[in-house]
Amino acid sequence: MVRLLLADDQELIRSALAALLALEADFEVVATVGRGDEVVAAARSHHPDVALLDIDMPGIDGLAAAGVLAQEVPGCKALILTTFGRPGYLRRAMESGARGFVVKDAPPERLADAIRRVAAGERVVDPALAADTLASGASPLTARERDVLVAARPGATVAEIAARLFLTEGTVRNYLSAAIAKAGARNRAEAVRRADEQGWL
Amino acid sequence: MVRLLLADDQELIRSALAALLALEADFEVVATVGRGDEVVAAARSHHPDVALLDIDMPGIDGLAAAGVLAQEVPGCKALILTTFGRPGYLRRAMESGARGFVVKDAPPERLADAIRRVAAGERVVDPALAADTLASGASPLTARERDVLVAARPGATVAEIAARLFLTEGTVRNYLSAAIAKAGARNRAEAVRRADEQGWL
DNA sequence: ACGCCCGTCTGACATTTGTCACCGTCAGCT
DNA sequence: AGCTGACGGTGACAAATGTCAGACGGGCGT
Repeated sequence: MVRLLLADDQELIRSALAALLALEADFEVVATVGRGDEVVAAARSHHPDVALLDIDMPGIDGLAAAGVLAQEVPGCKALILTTFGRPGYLRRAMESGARGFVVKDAPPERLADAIRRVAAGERVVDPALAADTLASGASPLTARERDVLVAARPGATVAEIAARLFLTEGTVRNYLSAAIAKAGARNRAEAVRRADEQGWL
Repeated sequence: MVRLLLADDQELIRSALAALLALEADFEVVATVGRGDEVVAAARSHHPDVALLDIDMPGIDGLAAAGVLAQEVPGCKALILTTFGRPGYLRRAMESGARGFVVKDAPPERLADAIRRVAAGERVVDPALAADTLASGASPLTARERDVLVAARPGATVAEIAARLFLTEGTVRNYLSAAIAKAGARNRAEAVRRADEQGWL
């Protein structure tokens, strides 16, 4: 019997996944949470074998939760379950100690299979996504370039970014320029989009 | 017994929702599809009472599918089920003939309740979202302004937008300027984000 | 200890973008 | 007929954005 923890911010999806997984005779959902920062506490009290973590969650995201989980509750293996199969996400997931990575448009048997493998100690990733990730390499952005892109994301002006990061406008422009070049884009908006799609932010 | 059609592009979510709804004794899932342009055909062959439609789908989106469904298969009532409760989405949903609107972070009982009400001929919307929608009013953008914003979305330059829409650069700048003003933004990127959040695009 | 690369930071310069005033056409409304 | 508003366009100007050369300091190899 595999004991499961479900973490997803959308209550309907959480319940629906619980219903789906309950159809498998060897699965038991022992806890469900809607925030990343509730994962560890729930894992401590209910002793799940596998934690199914969505990435998009309030509090801390699923990738960060996987990292904390690996440190604090090593008996519980993290399996990332997400909408977007972005190379950077998979990379960060594996680096932070997750044991598997499944995208939400996979067929349900694949999820069940992944859970059983992870519970048995294996690591599980979509081969196609793994290939993409290896091919695309790690993020080429420096820490500062990443900061500036993140701050630019909502459509902020250079002055606003500079104020938020305590930098000169000239410096901000320079980082943006570097980030634009590295993303292969021709302006700020495209750079933000590209970096986001790669999971670099 | 309420006969249901499920349309969502993510297979795992589709299966999970089917499992969840199957728990209710008076529901029967008679068909599931992963593309908007398969909805009508499935509705014709399986005669569902209610069609649960996600908005984000390949082919045509759920809102357009609801419109076609209302025309072609009037016996099947459309219920929009989506991640984002954007005012413009709700407005378009109701205008295109959908009978209900539920967001994906609602509790599962609310979905079941909504389905039963829609099946019974009622209209169902989240009161808070309905208030937002009425307060925000319809989109202030003209058709052309909307086109230009959509073309600008991926981070295109003025020249690229002009080429795609067969317009002069000056004209594109004029429309962008007007759209920026109407969105209450201070640059293109922010205008795109704002308009997107409102469901104007 | 020495150069060397890399990341951080900055100001100067060219280009792009956003704003404004204005012209003409067309369709719908009164 | 006259008015209004959407559409397409031009030209000019100010402001924001993107590019470049370069300064400074920390780590790394030899």
